Amino acid sequence: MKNVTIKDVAKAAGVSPSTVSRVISDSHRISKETKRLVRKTMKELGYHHNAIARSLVTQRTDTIGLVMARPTREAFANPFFSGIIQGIAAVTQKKHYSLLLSSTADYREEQEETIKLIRNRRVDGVILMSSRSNDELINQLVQYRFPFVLIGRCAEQEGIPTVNNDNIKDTYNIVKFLLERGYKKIAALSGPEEYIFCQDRAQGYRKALDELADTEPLIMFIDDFKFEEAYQGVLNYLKSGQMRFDAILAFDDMIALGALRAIQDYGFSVPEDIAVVGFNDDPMVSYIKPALTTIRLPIIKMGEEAAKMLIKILNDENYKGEEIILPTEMIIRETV
Amino acid sequence: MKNVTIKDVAKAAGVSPSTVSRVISDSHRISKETKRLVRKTMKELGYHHNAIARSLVTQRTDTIGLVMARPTREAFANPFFSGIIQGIAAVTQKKHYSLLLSSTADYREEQEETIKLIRNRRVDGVILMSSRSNDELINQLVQYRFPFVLIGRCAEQEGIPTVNNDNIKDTYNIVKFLLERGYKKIAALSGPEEYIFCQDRAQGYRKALDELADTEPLIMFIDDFKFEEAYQGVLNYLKSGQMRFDAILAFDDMIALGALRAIQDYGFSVPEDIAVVGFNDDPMVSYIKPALTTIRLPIIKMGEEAAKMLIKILNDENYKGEEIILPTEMIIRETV
DNA sequence: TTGTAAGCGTTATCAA
DNA sequence: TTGATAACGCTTACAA
Repeated sequence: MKNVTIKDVAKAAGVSPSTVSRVISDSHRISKETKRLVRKTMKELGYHHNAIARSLVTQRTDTIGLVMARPTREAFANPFFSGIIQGIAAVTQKKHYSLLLSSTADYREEQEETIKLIRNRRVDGVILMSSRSNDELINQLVQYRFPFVLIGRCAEQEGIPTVNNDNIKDTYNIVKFLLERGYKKIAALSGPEEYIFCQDRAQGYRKALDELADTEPLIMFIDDFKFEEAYQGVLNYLKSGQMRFDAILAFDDMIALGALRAIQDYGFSVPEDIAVVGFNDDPMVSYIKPALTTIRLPIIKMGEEAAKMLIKILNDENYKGEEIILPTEMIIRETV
Repeated sequence: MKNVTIKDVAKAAGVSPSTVSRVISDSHRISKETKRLVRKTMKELGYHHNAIARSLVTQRTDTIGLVMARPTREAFANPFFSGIIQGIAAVTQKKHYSLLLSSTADYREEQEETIKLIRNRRVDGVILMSSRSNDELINQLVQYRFPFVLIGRCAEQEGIPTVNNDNIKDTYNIVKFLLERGYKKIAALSGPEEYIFCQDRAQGYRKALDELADTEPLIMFIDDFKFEEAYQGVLNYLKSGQMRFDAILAFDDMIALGALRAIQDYGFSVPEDIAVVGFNDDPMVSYIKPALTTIRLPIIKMGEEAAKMLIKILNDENYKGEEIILPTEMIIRETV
């Protein structure tokens, strides 16, 4: 199967290549007749345009890149990432863009990969999912004036195109809710502090306690968003008897589940003795028993908005992006 | 920031463009000195190769496409897909390939999108995840001699490059195991019959009952791999009292969970009254109570193998692909 | 070991 | 309304 090119079509139809090209782009200054003829010939010959050749001259790929700065294993274990991809994929599909996926083993690679994608002209813009601060990468992108959108928050700079939820406020609100429900001593269970959303949630937690209660904040950090880590951490904490709490706010569903199990295994019951709250609203957590109370993030929508924003930046000279903050929802189930 | 091209480097280094090109491909018939000079100049000027231009002449994109023939919503709700993507992404990353993701709303589109990806020369090969039979697409790919690998099984043709598990055997084995454990009346809970893996699992189930027991097969079909569907289906079944069973084998974890809950809500206990078994081993199912017994598929590995096979097909003239069948594992937990 | 020149399949500019 | 012709940035014979 040889490739049918625009020249082949031109020759067969007895017109010039540029005419064929114009027919493809449906130029209005071409006669109906010629159009019909050329289209017929294209069909007969089985012509399909070559995206690569077109990109070379138009200087655009109609492709956006998604770079995920986590080891794939970690990245995909958490449904957050599939949700984001789902949202992005739906929009790119609809807007006739392609999606190039790039997951890097670590940090360093994130930067390299992103820059490579850009400099090699494979994509017109990128969506970043680095939840830690990677200021240098952002700086470079800004400096190159390369179109990008960040999912999450950029710690160091203002005015970066982002899609995020208001972690500080959201956490504040759930703590407030717990206090109103009568919980006196609320602990927090956080992932690694280097994640910006962990910092933000911790801040909202502290703020709420500071303003609305008179208890000292108690934040447990664990090394990874894993069930086992959370389980061990919370269990050790309970065993040490060092401090008491009647509610625990986990910064992620998976570790909320670990905490839940630790509490139960220690002999307490949820929510009678200790309440548990998570973050994300992974589909699965509504099916466990007791069903998890959690903050639902509009994950898919975050992906959609990021893709929409990037595509708009790409096509609208005057649009430079914005900071979109999406609302979340408290899903009260059985663990409170 | 203007693009630095090979010509700019050539001019600055005082050599010809082809020399620069040769340095880039590290040709061995170029002097050490020239190489050093050219590399230095590239660095100084900040040269990066243009992948598009290179592709146009080499006729390869070093990109593979992943086409998912499900509505994105459905596709991503099931961790199966993220696992597959994870596996593929890891391999493409390592082998310096790019991954182009394309999720289509339905069937028809799957075919169109795949063909477009190919004819437009955006990718060198594709990985298909259509779990229903889409014979026409396969036929076209074969006819075009276009490199592809199928994850799943092709119902109609032999000799198609695939990665899969042996669903018939795997189901046979778990049914056998249940019978040996003393369960007398084992029901099956299947998704839509159009999915080939459902057909295969049903066949393994029937075969086992036929050879090892003297009970009639009892297969419940539901319209979708959703918790609610399974929940309602099983609950209705139990209420109708039409037929009894002491074990239920679900062809997916999510619907196993639905069945589990239905059984419990009806007032039976698991596994004392009825055993429940799932398929996949979604990370979450080990954390519910009672922890789900399930068949673990090597999902990530399936993605990896598919990517490896495709890349091998792409680079080895003599290799046409094969049918890889990966082993599964029974994970016995608390629901049996 | 290096340079010249053709060509990959398009689109875009300028004439006609 | 159409056709030449020149890019786009690279690789690769073929020469030197």
